[in-house]
Amino acid sequence: MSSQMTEMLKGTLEGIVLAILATQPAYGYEITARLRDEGFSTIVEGTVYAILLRIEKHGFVDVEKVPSEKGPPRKVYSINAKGREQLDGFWQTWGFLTERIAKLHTEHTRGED
Amino acid sequence: MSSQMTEMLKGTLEGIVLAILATQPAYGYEITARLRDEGFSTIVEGTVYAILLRIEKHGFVDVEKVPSEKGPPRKVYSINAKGREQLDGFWQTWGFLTERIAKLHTEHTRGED
DNA sequence: CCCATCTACTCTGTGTTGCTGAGTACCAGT
DNA sequence: ACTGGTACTCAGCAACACAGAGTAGATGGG
Repeated sequence: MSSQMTEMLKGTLEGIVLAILATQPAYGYEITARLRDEGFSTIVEGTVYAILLRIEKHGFVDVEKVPSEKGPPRKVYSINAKGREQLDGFWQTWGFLTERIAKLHTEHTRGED
Repeated sequence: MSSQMTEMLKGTLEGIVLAILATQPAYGYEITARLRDEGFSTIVEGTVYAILLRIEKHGFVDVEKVPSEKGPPRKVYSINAKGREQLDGFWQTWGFLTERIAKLHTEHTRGED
Protein backbone atom coordinates (compact mmCIF):
# COMPACT_ATOMS: atom_id res chain seq x y z
CA MET A 1 0.00 0.00 0.00
CA SER A 2 2.04 2.95 1.17
CA SER A 3 5.02 3.70 3.34
CA GLN A 4 2.61 5.77 5.38
CA MET A 5 0.72 2.62 6.26
CA THR A 6 3.96 0.87 7.19
CA GLU A 7 4.79 3.55 9.72
CA MET A 8 1.25 3.69 11.02
CA LEU A 9 1.22 -0.03 11.66
CA LYS A 10 4.07 0.38 14.09
CA GLY A 11 2.60 -0.12 17.50
CA THR A 12 -0.77 -1.22 16.18
CA LEU A 13 0.09 -4.40 14.33
CA GLU A 14 0.96 -6.21 17.52
CA GLY A 15 -2.41 -5.18 18.93
CA ILE A 16 -4.13 -6.37 15.79
CA VAL A 17 -2.53 -9.78 16.08
CA LEU A 18 -3.46 -10.00 19.76
CA ALA A 19 -7.02 -9.05 18.85
CA ILE A 20 -7.15 -11.83 16.29
CA LEU A 21 -5.79 -14.30 18.83
CA ALA A 22 -8.40 -13.10 21.31
CA THR A 23 -11.15 -14.43 19.07
CA GLN A 24 -9.50 -17.85 18.79
CA PRO A 25 -6.10 -19.54 18.91
CA ALA A 26 -4.24 -19.54 15.62
CA TYR A 27 -0.87 -20.19 14.02
CA GLY A 28 1.34 -17.88 12.00
CA TYR A 29 0.54 -18.93 8.50
CA GLU A 30 -3.14 -18.75 9.30
CA ILE A 31 -2.88 -15.28 10.83
CA THR A 32 -1.02 -13.99 7.80
CA ALA A 33 -3.78 -15.28 5.54
CA ARG A 34 -6.44 -13.81 7.78
CA LEU A 35 -4.74 -10.41 7.78
CA ARG A 36 -4.76 -10.46 3.99
CA ASP A 37 -8.45 -11.28 4.04
CA GLU A 38 -9.06 -8.41 6.44
CA GLY A 39 -7.56 -6.01 3.92
CA PHE A 40 -3.98 -5.74 5.18
CA SER A 41 -2.64 -6.92 1.86
CA THR A 42 0.88 -5.63 2.34
CA ILE A 43 1.74 -7.47 5.52
CA VAL A 44 4.15 -10.27 4.79
CA GLU A 45 4.85 -13.51 6.63
CA GLY A 46 8.15 -12.44 8.09
CA THR A 47 6.53 -9.57 9.93
CA VAL A 48 3.80 -11.70 11.44
CA TYR A 49 6.22 -14.36 12.65
CA ALA A 50 8.41 -11.70 14.19
CA ILE A 51 5.47 -10.36 16.15
CA LEU A 52 4.49 -13.84 17.28
CA LEU A 53 7.99 -14.51 18.57
CA ARG A 54 7.93 -11.17 20.35
CA ILE A 55 4.60 -11.64 22.09
CA GLU A 56 5.68 -15.14 23.04
CA LYS A 57 8.83 -13.74 24.59
CA HIS A 58 6.77 -11.15 26.45
CA GLY A 59 4.57 -13.92 27.80
CA PHE A 60 1.34 -12.70 26.20
CA VAL A 61 0.56 -16.07 24.65
CA ASP A 62 0.80 -19.78 25.29
CA VAL A 63 2.23 -21.94 22.54
CA GLU A 64 1.42 -25.47 21.52
CA LYS A 65 3.00 -27.47 18.73
CA VAL A 66 0.39 -29.22 16.65
CA PRO A 67 1.27 -31.57 13.77
CA SER A 68 -0.06 -30.55 10.39
CA GLU A 69 -1.19 -32.88 7.64
CA LYS A 70 0.03 -30.55 4.98
CA GLY A 71 3.52 -29.58 6.09
CA PRO A 72 5.72 -28.93 9.10
CA PRO A 73 4.15 -28.75 12.57
CA ARG A 74 2.21 -25.64 13.45
CA LYS A 75 2.89 -23.38 16.40
CA VAL A 76 -0.57 -22.60 17.68
CA TYR A 77 -0.73 -19.44 19.81
CA SER A 78 -3.37 -18.84 22.48
CA ILE A 79 -3.71 -15.51 24.24
CA ASN A 80 -3.41 -15.78 28.03
CA ALA A 81 -4.27 -13.53 30.97
CA LYS A 82 -1.21 -11.33 30.56
CA GLY A 83 -1.95 -11.03 26.86
CA ARG A 84 -5.51 -9.91 27.55
CA GLU A 85 -4.18 -7.26 29.90
CA GLN A 86 -1.86 -6.08 27.16
CA LEU A 87 -4.73 -6.09 24.70
CA ASP A 88 -6.91 -4.06 27.05
CA GLY A 89 -4.13 -1.52 27.33
CA PHE A 90 -3.88 -1.48 23.56
CA TRP A 91 -7.58 -0.72 23.15
CA GLN A 92 -7.34 2.04 25.74
CA THR A 93 -4.38 3.71 24.08
CA TRP A 94 -5.95 3.24 20.67
CA GLY A 95 -9.21 4.74 21.88
CA PHE A 96 -7.46 7.78 23.28
CA LEU A 97 -5.49 8.32 20.09
CA THR A 98 -8.42 7.93 17.71
CA GLU A 99 -10.48 10.32 19.82
CA ARG A 100 -7.84 13.04 19.74
CA ILE A 101 -7.21 12.62 16.04
CA ALA A 102 -10.91 12.58 15.23
CA LYS A 103 -11.18 15.91 16.99
CA LEU A 104 -8.32 17.27 14.91
CA HIS A 105 -9.97 15.97 11.76
CA THR A 106 -13.25 17.76 12.38
CA GLU A 107 -11.30 20.94 13.11
CA HIS A 108 -9.45 20.42 9.88
CA THR A 109 -12.48 19.75 7.69
CA ARG A 110 -14.44 22.56 9.29
CA GLY A 111 -14.69 25.16 6.56
CA GLU A 112 -13.59 22.91 3.72
CA ASP A 113 -15.66 20.38 1.95
CA MET B 1 1.69 7.95 29.14
CA SER B 2 2.79 4.53 27.95
CA SER B 3 5.36 2.98 25.69
CA GLN B 4 2.40 1.68 23.74
CA MET B 5 1.44 5.25 22.91
CA THR B 6 5.00 6.01 21.86
CA GLU B 7 4.94 3.22 19.33
CA MET B 8 1.46 4.09 18.16
CA LEU B 9 2.47 7.67 17.50
CA LYS B 10 4.99 6.48 14.95
CA GLY B 11 3.61 7.45 11.59
CA THR B 12 0.69 9.39 13.04
CA LEU B 13 2.47 12.20 14.82
CA GLU B 14 3.65 13.71 11.57
CA GLY B 15 0.06 13.69 10.34
CA ILE B 16 -1.09 15.28 13.56
CA VAL B 17 1.41 18.09 13.17
CA LEU B 18 0.40 18.61 9.55
CA ALA B 19 -3.23 18.72 10.61
CA ILE B 20 -2.44 21.40 13.16
CA LEU B 21 -0.55 23.39 10.55
CA ALA B 22 -3.51 23.03 8.22
CA THR B 23 -5.64 25.08 10.58
CA GLN B 24 -3.04 27.86 10.78
CA PRO B 25 0.70 28.50 10.48
CA ALA B 26 2.66 27.93 13.67
CA TYR B 27 6.15 27.56 15.09
CA GLY B 28 7.69 24.70 17.00
CA TYR B 29 7.42 25.91 20.54
CA GLU B 30 3.80 26.81 19.93
CA ILE B 31 2.95 23.44 18.41
CA THR B 32 4.51 21.62 21.34
CA ALA B 33 2.37 23.64 23.75
CA ARG B 34 -0.72 23.02 21.64
CA LEU B 35 -0.10 19.28 21.59
CA ARG B 36 0.10 19.29 25.37
CA ASP B 37 -3.18 21.14 25.50
CA GLU B 38 -4.72 18.60 23.15
CA GLY B 39 -3.87 15.85 25.61
CA PHE B 40 -0.59 14.56 24.18
CA SER B 41 1.20 15.30 27.40
CA THR B 42 4.15 13.02 26.77
CA ILE B 43 5.37 14.54 23.54
CA VAL B 44 8.58 16.47 24.11
CA GLU B 45 10.05 19.39 22.22
CA GLY B 46 12.83 17.43 20.58
CA THR B 47 10.33 15.17 18.87
CA VAL B 48 8.26 18.04 17.48
CA TYR B 49 11.29 19.89 16.14
CA ALA B 50 12.53 16.72 14.50
CA ILE B 51 9.21 16.33 12.71
CA LEU B 52 9.24 19.96 11.61
CA LEU B 53 12.72 19.60 10.15
CA ARG B 54 11.59 16.43 8.38
CA ILE B 55 8.48 17.87 6.82
CA GLU B 56 10.47 20.91 5.81
CA LYS B 57 13.02 18.68 4.10
CA HIS B 58 10.20 16.82 2.35
CA GLY B 59 8.83 20.13 1.11
CA PHE B 60 5.48 19.88 2.85
CA VAL B 61 5.76 23.31 4.43
CA ASP B 62 7.02 26.81 3.74
CA VAL B 63 9.16 28.43 6.42
CA GLU B 64 9.46 32.04 7.46
CA LYS B 65 11.71 33.46 10.14
CA VAL B 66 9.87 35.88 12.35
CA PRO B 67 11.55 37.83 15.16
CA SER B 68 10.17 37.24 18.62
CA GLU B 69 9.96 39.76 21.41
CA LYS B 70 10.60 37.14 24.02
CA GLY B 71 13.53 35.17 22.71
CA PRO B 72 15.28 33.94 19.58
CA PRO B 73 13.54 34.27 16.21
CA ARG B 74 10.70 31.87 15.46
CA LYS B 75 10.53 29.55 12.50
CA VAL B 76 6.92 29.82 11.40
CA TYR B 77 5.74 26.87 9.30
CA SER B 78 2.90 27.09 6.77
CA ILE B 79 1.54 24.02 5.05
CA ASN B 80 1.72 24.20 1.25
CA ALA B 81 0.11 22.33 -1.65
CA LYS B 82 2.43 19.34 -1.36
CA GLY B 83 1.82 19.24 2.36
CA ARG B 84 -1.93 19.19 1.84
CA GLU B 85 -1.53 16.28 -0.55
CA GLN B 86 0.47 14.45 2.08
CA LEU B 87 -2.15 15.26 4.69
CA ASP B 88 -4.92 13.95 2.45
CA GLY B 89 -2.96 10.73 2.06
CA PHE B 90 -2.56 10.59 5.81
CA TRP B 91 -6.31 10.90 6.40
CA GLN B 92 -6.98 8.20 3.81
CA THR B 93 -4.51 5.76 5.35
CA TRP B 94 -5.72 6.62 8.82
CA GLY B 95 -9.33 6.12 7.77
CA PHE B 96 -8.58 2.72 6.31
CA LEU B 97 -6.70 1.62 9.41
CA THR B 98 -9.28 2.81 11.92
CA GLU B 99 -12.02 1.13 9.92
CA ARG B 100 -10.25 -2.25 9.91
CA ILE B 101 -9.37 -2.04 13.57
CA ALA B 102 -12.87 -0.95 14.55
CA LYS B 103 -14.15 -4.07 12.82
CA LEU B 104 -11.69 -6.19 14.77
CA HIS B 105 -12.76 -4.50 17.97
CA THR B 106 -16.43 -5.29 17.52
CA GLU B 107 -15.51 -8.88 16.72
CA HIS B 108 -13.42 -8.96 19.85
CA THR B 109 -16.02 -7.49 22.17
CA ARG B 110 -18.76 -9.66 20.68
CA GLY B 111 -19.54 -12.14 23.42
CA GLU B 112 -17.65 -10.40 26.21
CA ASP B 113 -18.79 -7.29 27.91
C1' DC C 1 27.32 42.71 36.57
C1' DC C 2 26.04 37.95 36.92
C1' DC C 3 22.94 34.44 37.18
C1' DA C 4 18.50 32.30 36.80
C1' DT C 5 14.53 31.79 33.93
C1' DC C 6 11.68 31.66 30.06
C1' DT C 7 11.56 31.44 25.18
C1' DA C 8 13.02 28.95 20.94
C1' DC C 9 15.60 25.91 18.18
C1' DT C 10 19.31 22.12 17.24
C1' DC C 11 21.78 17.81 17.56
C1' DT C 12 23.57 13.04 18.78
C1' DG C 13 22.60 8.66 20.25
C1' DT C 14 19.21 4.86 21.52
C1' DG C 15 15.42 1.29 21.36
C1' DT C 16 11.47 -0.37 19.06
C1' DT C 17 9.16 -1.42 15.09
C1' DG C 18 7.83 -3.44 10.50
C1' DC C 19 9.90 -4.66 5.98
C1' DT C 20 13.10 -7.15 2.76
C1' DG C 21 14.78 -11.21 1.19
C1' DA C 22 16.68 -15.33 1.75
C1' DG C 23 16.79 -19.82 3.88
C1' DT C 24 15.05 -24.39 6.03
C1' DA C 25 11.87 -28.12 6.17
C1' DC C 26 7.77 -31.08 5.56
C1' DC C 27 4.50 -33.12 2.44
C1' DA C 28 1.67 -34.35 -1.94
C1' DG C 29 1.12 -34.90 -6.81
C1' DT C 30 3.21 -35.65 -11.27
C1' DA D 1 13.23 -36.44 -8.92
C1' DC D 2 10.91 -32.13 -9.20
C1' DT D 3 7.57 -28.67 -8.44
C1' DG D 4 4.49 -26.25 -5.49
C1' DG D 5 1.99 -25.36 -1.36
C1' DT D 6 2.46 -25.32 3.67
C1' DA D 7 4.93 -23.50 7.78
C1' DC D 8 8.52 -21.34 10.32
C1' DT D 9 13.23 -18.75 11.05
C1' DC D 10 16.73 -15.29 10.63
C1' DA D 11 20.05 -11.30 9.48
C1' DG D 12 20.18 -6.74 7.91
C1' DC D 13 17.75 -2.37 7.01
C1' DA D 14 15.18 2.20 7.37
C1' DA D 15 12.01 5.07 9.78
C1' DC D 16 10.31 6.80 13.78
C1' DA D 17 9.73 8.89 18.57
C1' DC D 18 12.38 9.63 22.72
C1' DA D 19 16.19 11.06 25.95
C1' DG D 20 19.17 14.40 27.05
C1' DA D 21 22.23 17.80 26.34
C1' DG D 22 23.56 22.04 24.05
C1' DT D 23 23.09 26.89 21.88
C1' DA D 24 21.13 31.40 22.01
C1' DG D 25 18.20 35.56 22.75
C1' DA D 26 15.66 38.35 26.13
C1' DT D 27 14.21 39.77 30.86
C1' DG D 28 14.48 40.49 35.81
C1' DG D 29 16.53 39.82 40.63
C1' DG D 30 20.42 39.79 43.71
